[in-house]
Amino acid sequence: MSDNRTVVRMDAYERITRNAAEVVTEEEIEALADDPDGKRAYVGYEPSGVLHIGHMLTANKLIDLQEAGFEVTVLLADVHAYLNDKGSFEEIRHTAERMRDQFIAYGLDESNTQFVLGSDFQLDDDYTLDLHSLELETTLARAERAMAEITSGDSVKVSQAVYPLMQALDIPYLGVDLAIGGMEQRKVHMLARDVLPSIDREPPTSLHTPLIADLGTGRGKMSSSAGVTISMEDSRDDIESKVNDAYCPPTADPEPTDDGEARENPVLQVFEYHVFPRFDAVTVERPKEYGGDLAYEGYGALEADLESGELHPADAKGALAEYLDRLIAPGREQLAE
RNA sequence: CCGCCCUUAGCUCAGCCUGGUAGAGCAGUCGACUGUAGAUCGACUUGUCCCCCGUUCAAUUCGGGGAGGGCGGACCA
Repeated sequence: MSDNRTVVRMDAYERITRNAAEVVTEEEIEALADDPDGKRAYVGYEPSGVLHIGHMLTANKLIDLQEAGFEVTVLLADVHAYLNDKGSFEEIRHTAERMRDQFIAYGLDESNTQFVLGSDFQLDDDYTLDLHSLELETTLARAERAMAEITSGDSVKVSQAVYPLMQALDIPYLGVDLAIGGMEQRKVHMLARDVLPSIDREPPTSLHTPLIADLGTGRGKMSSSAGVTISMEDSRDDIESKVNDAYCPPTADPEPTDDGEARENPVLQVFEYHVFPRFDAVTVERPKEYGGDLAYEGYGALEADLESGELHPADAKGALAEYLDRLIAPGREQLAE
Protein backbone atom coordinates (compact mmCIF):
# COMPACT_ATOMS: atom_id res chain seq x y z
CA MET A 1 0.00 0.00 0.00
CA SER A 2 2.71 2.47 -0.89
CA ASP A 3 0.60 4.67 -3.08
CA ASN A 4 -2.89 4.91 -1.74
CA ARG A 5 -3.31 8.46 -2.86
CA THR A 6 -4.17 7.50 -6.40
CA VAL A 7 -6.52 4.75 -5.32
CA VAL A 8 -10.06 5.66 -4.53
CA ARG A 9 -10.64 4.73 -0.93
CA MET A 10 -13.56 2.43 -0.62
CA ASP A 11 -15.26 1.87 2.66
CA ALA A 12 -15.52 -1.63 4.04
CA TYR A 13 -19.20 -2.12 3.35
CA GLU A 14 -18.86 -1.02 -0.24
CA ARG A 15 -15.88 -3.24 -0.87
CA ILE A 16 -17.48 -6.23 0.79
CA THR A 17 -20.72 -6.03 -1.15
CA ARG A 18 -19.61 -4.76 -4.55
CA ASN A 19 -20.47 -7.04 -7.44
CA ALA A 20 -22.48 -9.31 -5.18
CA ALA A 21 -25.65 -10.72 -6.66
CA GLU A 22 -27.15 -11.22 -3.25
CA VAL A 23 -26.40 -10.88 0.41
CA VAL A 24 -28.18 -12.72 3.24
CA THR A 25 -28.92 -10.74 5.22
CA GLU A 26 -28.25 -7.08 4.62
CA GLU A 27 -28.31 -6.35 8.36
CA GLU A 28 -25.83 -9.08 9.13
CA ILE A 29 -23.41 -7.86 6.46
CA GLU A 30 -23.64 -4.32 7.79
CA ALA A 31 -22.76 -5.59 11.24
CA LEU A 32 -19.73 -7.42 9.86
CA ALA A 33 -18.66 -4.39 7.83
CA ASP A 34 -18.79 -2.20 10.94
CA ASP A 35 -16.03 -4.27 12.50
CA PRO A 36 -14.41 -6.54 9.94
CA ASP A 37 -11.11 -7.09 11.76
CA GLY A 38 -10.71 -10.66 12.82
CA LYS A 39 -13.85 -11.78 11.04
CA ARG A 40 -13.50 -14.82 8.87
CA ALA A 41 -14.96 -15.55 5.44
CA TYR A 42 -14.65 -18.72 3.44
CA VAL A 43 -15.29 -20.39 0.12
CA GLY A 44 -15.19 -24.12 -0.47
CA TYR A 45 -13.92 -25.45 -3.76
CA GLU A 46 -13.94 -28.94 -5.12
CA PRO A 47 -10.30 -29.44 -6.08
CA SER A 48 -9.81 -29.44 -9.82
CA GLY A 49 -6.09 -28.81 -10.14
CA VAL A 50 -6.47 -25.91 -12.49
CA LEU A 51 -8.12 -22.65 -11.55
CA HIS A 52 -10.75 -21.49 -13.98
CA ILE A 53 -12.75 -18.33 -14.38
CA GLY A 54 -15.47 -19.59 -12.04
CA HIS A 55 -12.99 -20.00 -9.21
CA MET A 56 -11.59 -16.59 -10.03
CA LEU A 57 -14.92 -14.90 -9.51
CA THR A 58 -15.30 -15.90 -5.88
CA ALA A 59 -11.56 -15.46 -5.36
CA ASN A 60 -12.02 -11.80 -6.36
CA LYS A 61 -14.51 -11.50 -3.57
CA LEU A 62 -12.06 -13.07 -1.13
CA ILE A 63 -9.49 -10.50 -2.18
CA ASP A 64 -12.04 -7.74 -1.55
CA LEU A 65 -12.69 -9.18 1.89
CA GLN A 66 -9.02 -9.37 2.71
CA GLU A 67 -8.62 -5.74 1.75
CA ALA A 68 -11.57 -4.92 3.98
CA GLY A 69 -9.86 -6.58 6.92
CA PHE A 70 -11.33 -10.07 6.85
CA GLU A 71 -9.40 -13.23 7.36
CA VAL A 72 -10.02 -15.81 4.72
CA THR A 73 -10.28 -19.56 4.67
CA VAL A 74 -10.20 -21.54 1.47
CA LEU A 75 -11.64 -24.98 1.93
CA LEU A 76 -10.14 -27.49 -0.47
CA ALA A 77 -13.16 -29.72 -0.36
CA ASP A 78 -11.67 -33.08 -1.18
CA VAL A 79 -14.38 -35.05 0.60
CA HIS A 80 -17.08 -33.06 -1.16
CA ALA A 81 -15.53 -33.71 -4.54
CA TYR A 82 -15.40 -37.38 -3.69
CA LEU A 83 -19.07 -37.38 -2.69
CA ASN A 84 -19.87 -35.60 -5.94
CA ASP A 85 -18.34 -38.43 -7.95
CA LYS A 86 -15.28 -36.53 -9.13
CA GLY A 87 -12.89 -39.45 -8.94
CA SER A 88 -10.91 -41.51 -6.49
CA PHE A 89 -10.08 -39.96 -3.18
CA GLU A 90 -6.35 -40.22 -3.83
CA GLU A 91 -6.60 -38.38 -7.14
CA ILE A 92 -8.71 -35.65 -5.64
CA ARG A 93 -6.35 -35.15 -2.77
CA HIS A 94 -3.46 -34.85 -5.12
CA THR A 95 -5.12 -32.13 -7.16
CA ALA A 96 -6.08 -30.31 -3.97
CA GLU A 97 -2.42 -29.68 -3.27
CA ARG A 98 -1.93 -27.99 -6.63
CA MET A 99 -4.87 -25.69 -6.06
CA ARG A 100 -3.36 -23.83 -3.16
CA ASP A 101 -0.50 -22.52 -5.27
CA GLN A 102 -2.91 -21.56 -8.02
CA PHE A 103 -4.87 -19.36 -5.65
CA ILE A 104 -1.75 -17.68 -4.34
CA ALA A 105 -0.56 -17.08 -7.88
CA TYR A 106 -3.91 -15.56 -8.69
CA GLY A 107 -3.54 -12.99 -5.95
CA LEU A 108 -4.86 -14.19 -2.62
CA ASP A 109 -2.78 -12.79 0.22
CA GLU A 110 -0.68 -15.75 1.27
CA SER A 111 -0.08 -14.52 4.80
CA ASN A 112 -3.76 -13.99 5.39
CA THR A 113 -5.27 -17.05 3.73
CA GLN A 114 -5.79 -20.28 5.56
CA PHE A 115 -6.05 -23.31 3.31
CA VAL A 116 -7.86 -26.23 4.87
CA LEU A 117 -8.31 -29.68 3.47
CA GLY A 118 -11.82 -30.97 4.09
CA SER A 119 -10.57 -34.38 5.12
CA ASP A 120 -8.54 -32.77 7.91
CA PHE A 121 -11.66 -32.36 10.01
CA GLN A 122 -14.66 -33.80 8.20
CA LEU A 123 -13.82 -37.34 9.18
CA ASP A 124 -13.60 -36.65 12.93
CA ASP A 125 -16.03 -38.34 15.29
CA ASP A 126 -17.72 -35.15 16.49
CA TYR A 127 -18.19 -33.94 12.98
CA THR A 128 -19.70 -37.22 11.87
CA LEU A 129 -22.17 -37.33 14.70
CA ASP A 130 -23.21 -33.72 14.09
CA LEU A 131 -23.63 -34.61 10.44
CA HIS A 132 -25.96 -37.44 11.28
CA SER A 133 -27.91 -35.05 13.45
CA LEU A 134 -28.38 -32.73 10.46
CA GLU A 135 -29.38 -35.71 8.31
CA LEU A 136 -32.13 -36.34 10.81
CA GLU A 137 -33.35 -32.77 10.40
CA THR A 138 -33.43 -32.73 6.62
CA THR A 139 -35.74 -34.35 4.11
CA LEU A 140 -34.25 -35.99 1.06
CA ALA A 141 -36.30 -33.67 -1.13
CA ARG A 142 -34.80 -30.60 0.52
CA ALA A 143 -31.26 -31.88 0.17
CA GLU A 144 -31.83 -32.73 -3.47
CA ARG A 145 -33.24 -29.30 -4.18
CA ALA A 146 -30.25 -27.68 -2.55
CA MET A 147 -27.97 -29.69 -4.82
CA ALA A 148 -29.87 -29.20 -8.06
CA GLU A 149 -27.37 -26.68 -9.45
CA ILE A 150 -24.27 -28.39 -8.15
CA THR A 151 -24.71 -32.07 -8.80
CA SER A 152 -22.68 -33.73 -11.48
CA GLY A 153 -24.04 -36.77 -13.23
CA ASP A 154 -27.61 -37.54 -14.15
CA SER A 155 -28.72 -39.61 -11.20
CA VAL A 156 -28.76 -38.46 -7.63
CA LYS A 157 -26.73 -40.51 -5.18
CA VAL A 158 -27.16 -40.63 -1.44
CA SER A 159 -23.71 -39.03 -1.22
CA GLN A 160 -25.05 -35.98 -3.00
CA ALA A 161 -27.72 -35.54 -0.37
CA VAL A 162 -25.09 -35.65 2.37
CA TYR A 163 -22.98 -33.09 0.53
CA PRO A 164 -24.97 -29.92 1.34
CA LEU A 165 -25.29 -30.93 4.97
CA MET A 166 -21.54 -31.18 5.23
CA GLN A 167 -21.29 -27.78 3.65
CA ALA A 168 -23.57 -26.45 6.35
CA LEU A 169 -21.57 -28.12 9.07
CA ASP A 170 -18.26 -26.85 7.71
CA ILE A 171 -19.30 -23.32 8.57
CA PRO A 172 -19.27 -23.73 12.36
CA TYR A 173 -16.36 -26.18 12.25
CA LEU A 174 -14.25 -23.67 10.34
CA GLY A 175 -15.33 -20.84 12.63
CA VAL A 176 -16.58 -18.82 9.72
CA ASP A 177 -18.66 -15.64 9.99
CA LEU A 178 -19.42 -15.27 6.30
CA ALA A 179 -19.94 -17.91 3.64
CA ILE A 180 -19.12 -16.92 0.06
CA GLY A 181 -20.28 -18.73 -3.04
CA GLY A 182 -21.77 -18.34 -6.46
CA MET A 183 -25.52 -18.07 -6.83
CA GLU A 184 -25.66 -21.81 -7.44
CA GLN A 185 -24.73 -22.19 -3.77
CA ARG A 186 -27.62 -20.16 -2.39
CA LYS A 187 -29.94 -23.06 -1.67
CA VAL A 188 -27.21 -24.82 0.23
CA HIS A 189 -26.60 -21.72 2.30
CA MET A 190 -30.32 -21.32 2.98
CA LEU A 191 -30.42 -24.94 4.07
CA ALA A 192 -27.50 -24.21 6.38
CA ARG A 193 -29.38 -21.29 7.92
CA ASP A 194 -32.36 -23.53 8.54
CA VAL A 195 -30.65 -26.57 9.99
CA LEU A 196 -27.68 -25.27 11.96
CA PRO A 197 -29.83 -23.93 14.82
CA SER A 198 -31.03 -27.49 15.38
CA ILE A 199 -27.55 -28.33 16.68
CA ASP A 200 -27.22 -25.00 18.51
CA ARG A 201 -25.02 -23.38 15.91
CA GLU A 202 -25.39 -19.87 14.52
CA PRO A 203 -26.98 -19.61 11.08
CA PRO A 204 -24.34 -18.22 8.71
CA THR A 205 -24.36 -14.94 6.86
CA SER A 206 -23.79 -15.51 3.16
CA LEU A 207 -22.85 -13.54 0.10
CA HIS A 208 -23.34 -14.80 -3.43
CA THR A 209 -21.53 -13.79 -6.56
CA PRO A 210 -23.41 -13.63 -9.84
CA LEU A 211 -23.22 -16.33 -12.44
CA ILE A 212 -21.65 -15.23 -15.67
CA ALA A 213 -23.35 -16.22 -18.90
CA ASP A 214 -21.84 -18.71 -21.30
CA LEU A 215 -19.09 -16.91 -23.18
CA GLY A 216 -20.03 -18.30 -26.56
CA THR A 217 -23.77 -17.70 -26.47
CA GLY A 218 -24.56 -15.27 -23.67
CA ARG A 219 -27.14 -17.77 -22.47
CA GLY A 220 -27.39 -19.71 -19.25
CA LYS A 221 -24.27 -19.79 -17.16
CA MET A 222 -20.67 -20.35 -17.92
CA SER A 223 -19.63 -23.81 -16.94
CA SER A 224 -16.33 -25.58 -16.74
CA SER A 225 -17.90 -28.81 -17.92
CA ALA A 226 -19.81 -27.50 -20.93
CA GLY A 227 -19.08 -24.78 -23.41
CA VAL A 228 -16.15 -22.45 -23.33
CA THR A 229 -14.33 -21.56 -20.16
CA ILE A 230 -11.11 -19.77 -19.43
CA SER A 231 -8.56 -21.31 -17.16
CA MET A 232 -4.98 -20.97 -16.02
CA GLU A 233 -4.05 -23.54 -18.62
CA ASP A 234 -4.90 -21.19 -21.44
CA SER A 235 -2.14 -19.63 -23.48
CA ARG A 236 -2.33 -16.03 -24.58
CA ASP A 237 -3.50 -17.28 -27.98
CA ASP A 238 -6.18 -19.47 -26.40
CA ILE A 239 -7.53 -16.50 -24.50
CA GLU A 240 -7.55 -14.26 -27.55
CA SER A 241 -9.33 -16.86 -29.57
CA LYS A 242 -11.92 -17.64 -26.91
CA VAL A 243 -12.62 -13.98 -26.27
CA ASN A 244 -12.84 -13.23 -29.95
CA ASP A 245 -15.36 -16.02 -30.41
CA ALA A 246 -17.49 -14.72 -27.56
CA TYR A 247 -21.02 -13.48 -28.06
CA CYS A 248 -20.87 -9.71 -27.90
CA PRO A 249 -23.65 -7.56 -29.30
CA PRO A 250 -22.98 -3.83 -28.89
CA THR A 251 -25.20 -3.56 -25.83
CA ALA A 252 -25.33 -4.52 -22.17
CA ASP A 253 -28.87 -5.72 -22.58
CA PRO A 254 -29.16 -8.12 -25.52
CA GLU A 255 -32.46 -9.30 -26.95
CA PRO A 256 -33.64 -12.73 -25.83
CA THR A 257 -33.30 -15.60 -28.28
CA ASP A 258 -36.17 -16.50 -30.59
CA ASP A 259 -37.13 -19.12 -28.02
CA GLY A 260 -37.45 -16.41 -25.41
CA GLU A 261 -34.31 -17.40 -23.52
CA ALA A 262 -32.62 -14.49 -21.80
CA ARG A 263 -29.20 -13.41 -22.99
CA GLU A 264 -26.47 -11.41 -21.33
CA ASN A 265 -23.35 -9.84 -22.74
CA PRO A 266 -20.62 -12.08 -21.34
CA VAL A 267 -17.81 -9.83 -22.55
CA LEU A 268 -19.17 -6.98 -20.46
CA GLN A 269 -19.76 -9.33 -17.55
CA VAL A 270 -16.15 -10.43 -17.57
CA PHE A 271 -15.05 -6.79 -17.62
CA GLU A 272 -17.35 -6.05 -14.72
CA TYR A 273 -16.62 -9.02 -12.51
CA HIS A 274 -13.06 -9.93 -13.42
CA VAL A 275 -11.18 -7.01 -14.92
CA PHE A 276 -12.32 -3.86 -13.13
CA PRO A 277 -12.20 -5.41 -9.63
CA ARG A 278 -8.51 -6.14 -10.17
CA PHE A 279 -7.34 -3.13 -12.19
CA ASP A 280 -7.73 0.53 -11.28
CA ALA A 281 -7.51 1.62 -14.89
CA VAL A 282 -8.13 -0.13 -18.16
CA THR A 283 -6.78 1.01 -21.49
CA VAL A 284 -8.49 -0.10 -24.66
CA GLU A 285 -5.98 0.03 -27.46
CA ARG A 286 -7.58 1.12 -30.67
CA PRO A 287 -6.18 1.82 -34.13
CA LYS A 288 -5.92 5.49 -34.99
CA GLU A 289 -8.40 5.12 -37.83
CA TYR A 290 -11.05 4.26 -35.27
CA GLY A 291 -10.15 7.03 -32.87
CA GLY A 292 -7.13 5.85 -30.90
CA ASP A 293 -6.85 4.47 -27.39
CA LEU A 294 -9.53 4.79 -24.74
CA ALA A 295 -9.02 4.79 -20.98
CA TYR A 296 -11.48 3.75 -18.31
CA GLU A 297 -11.34 3.94 -14.55
CA GLY A 298 -14.54 2.05 -13.94
CA TYR A 299 -16.84 -0.45 -15.52
CA GLY A 300 -19.78 1.91 -15.96
CA ALA A 301 -18.02 4.16 -18.46
CA LEU A 302 -16.94 1.21 -20.57
CA GLU A 303 -20.44 -0.18 -20.67
CA ALA A 304 -21.84 3.21 -21.60
CA ASP A 305 -19.35 3.55 -24.46
CA LEU A 306 -20.23 0.14 -25.83
CA GLU A 307 -23.88 0.98 -25.61
CA SER A 308 -23.46 4.29 -27.38
CA GLY A 309 -21.29 2.87 -30.13
CA GLU A 310 -18.23 4.85 -29.08
CA LEU A 311 -16.50 1.57 -28.19
CA HIS A 312 -16.66 -1.16 -30.80
CA PRO A 313 -16.99 -4.74 -29.51
CA ALA A 314 -13.90 -5.84 -31.41
CA ASP A 315 -11.78 -3.28 -29.56
CA ALA A 316 -13.39 -4.22 -26.25
CA LYS A 317 -12.48 -7.84 -26.94
CA GLY A 318 -8.88 -6.97 -27.64
CA ALA A 319 -8.61 -5.24 -24.28
CA LEU A 320 -10.45 -8.02 -22.49
CA ALA A 321 -8.02 -10.63 -23.78
CA GLU A 322 -5.11 -8.45 -22.71
CA TYR A 323 -6.33 -8.01 -19.13
CA LEU A 324 -7.48 -11.59 -18.74
CA ASP A 325 -4.07 -12.66 -19.84
CA ARG A 326 -2.49 -10.49 -17.16
CA LEU A 327 -4.74 -12.08 -14.54
CA ILE A 328 -3.92 -15.57 -15.68
CA ALA A 329 -0.23 -15.25 -16.46
CA PRO A 330 1.02 -15.86 -12.89
CA GLY A 331 -1.04 -19.00 -12.53
CA ARG A 332 0.02 -20.20 -15.92
CA GLU A 333 3.66 -19.76 -15.00
CA GLN A 334 3.08 -21.54 -11.73
CA LEU A 335 1.49 -24.46 -13.57
CA ALA A 336 4.44 -24.68 -15.91
CA GLU A 337 6.79 -25.44 -13.02
C1' C B 1 -36.65 -59.70 -4.73
C1' C B 2 -40.37 -59.34 -8.90
C1' G B 3 -42.42 -56.77 -13.38
C1' C B 4 -42.26 -53.26 -17.47
C1' C B 5 -39.42 -49.70 -20.37
C1' C B 6 -34.70 -47.55 -21.96
C1' U B 7 -29.17 -47.78 -23.65
C1' U B 8 -27.39 -45.75 -31.51
C1' A B 9 -23.05 -38.97 -33.30
C1' G B 10 -21.18 -34.06 -28.05
C1' C B 11 -27.03 -33.70 -26.91
C1' U B 12 -32.32 -35.30 -28.03
C1' C B 13 -33.77 -39.24 -30.69
C1' A B 14 -35.29 -42.27 -35.53
C1' G B 15 -33.93 -47.00 -37.74
C1' C B 16 -34.35 -52.93 -35.71
C1' C B 17 -40.75 -56.05 -36.61
C1' U B 18 -39.27 -57.88 -42.65
C1' G B 19 -30.42 -59.22 -40.76
C1' G B 20 -26.36 -56.96 -45.75
C1' U B 21 -21.90 -52.36 -40.23
C1' A B 22 -26.71 -46.04 -39.84
C1' G B 23 -29.85 -41.27 -40.21
C1' A B 24 -32.46 -36.44 -38.57
C1' G B 25 -32.60 -32.06 -35.57
C1' C B 26 -29.53 -29.36 -32.49
C1' A B 27 -24.35 -28.71 -31.42
C1' G B 28 -19.42 -28.40 -33.67
C1' U B 29 -15.71 -27.03 -37.68
C1' C B 30 -14.61 -24.11 -42.05
C1' G B 31 -15.88 -20.33 -45.49
C1' A B 32 -19.11 -15.74 -47.24
C1' C B 33 -21.27 -11.25 -45.15
C1' U B 34 -20.63 -7.81 -41.22
C1' G B 35 -14.38 -3.71 -38.25
C1' U B 36 -16.21 -8.66 -32.92
C1' A B 37 -19.58 -12.28 -31.83
C1' G B 38 -24.61 -13.36 -33.10
C1' A B 39 -28.28 -13.68 -37.10
C1' U B 40 -28.34 -15.24 -42.32
C1' C B 41 -26.44 -18.03 -46.37
C1' G B 42 -22.81 -22.11 -48.33
C1' A B 43 -19.86 -26.46 -47.35
C1' C B 44 -18.09 -30.17 -44.07
C1' U B 45 -16.95 -33.52 -39.88
C1' U B 46 -18.46 -37.00 -36.19
C1' G B 47 -20.07 -43.21 -34.33
C1' U B 48 -16.33 -49.82 -30.35
C1' C B 49 -25.05 -48.78 -32.72
C1' C B 50 -23.65 -50.63 -23.76
C1' C B 51 -20.78 -55.60 -23.04
C1' C B 52 -20.35 -61.04 -23.71
C1' C B 53 -22.09 -65.53 -25.88
C1' G B 54 -25.17 -67.94 -29.57
C1' U B 55 -27.87 -68.50 -34.51
C1' U B 56 -26.36 -67.05 -39.50
C1' C B 57 -22.44 -66.62 -45.37
C1' A B 58 -23.55 -61.96 -42.74
C1' A B 59 -26.05 -59.24 -36.27
C1' U B 60 -27.02 -52.26 -34.49
C1' U B 61 -31.18 -55.49 -36.11
C1' C B 62 -32.86 -62.26 -34.10
C1' G B 63 -32.08 -65.47 -29.28
C1' G B 64 -29.69 -65.98 -24.36
C1' G B 65 -26.86 -63.86 -20.44
C1' G B 66 -24.79 -59.51 -18.09
C1' A B 67 -24.13 -54.22 -16.84
C1' G B 68 -26.02 -49.25 -16.33
C1' G B 69 -30.40 -46.05 -16.11
C1' G B 70 -35.86 -44.97 -15.49
C1' C B 71 -40.61 -46.39 -13.62
C1' G B 72 -43.76 -49.58 -10.89
C1' G B 73 -44.93 -53.47 -7.05
C1' A B 74 -51.15 -51.51 -0.12
C1' C B 75 -56.09 -50.10 -1.71
C1' C B 76 -58.77 -48.18 -5.82
C1' A B 77 -58.84 -48.73 -11.09
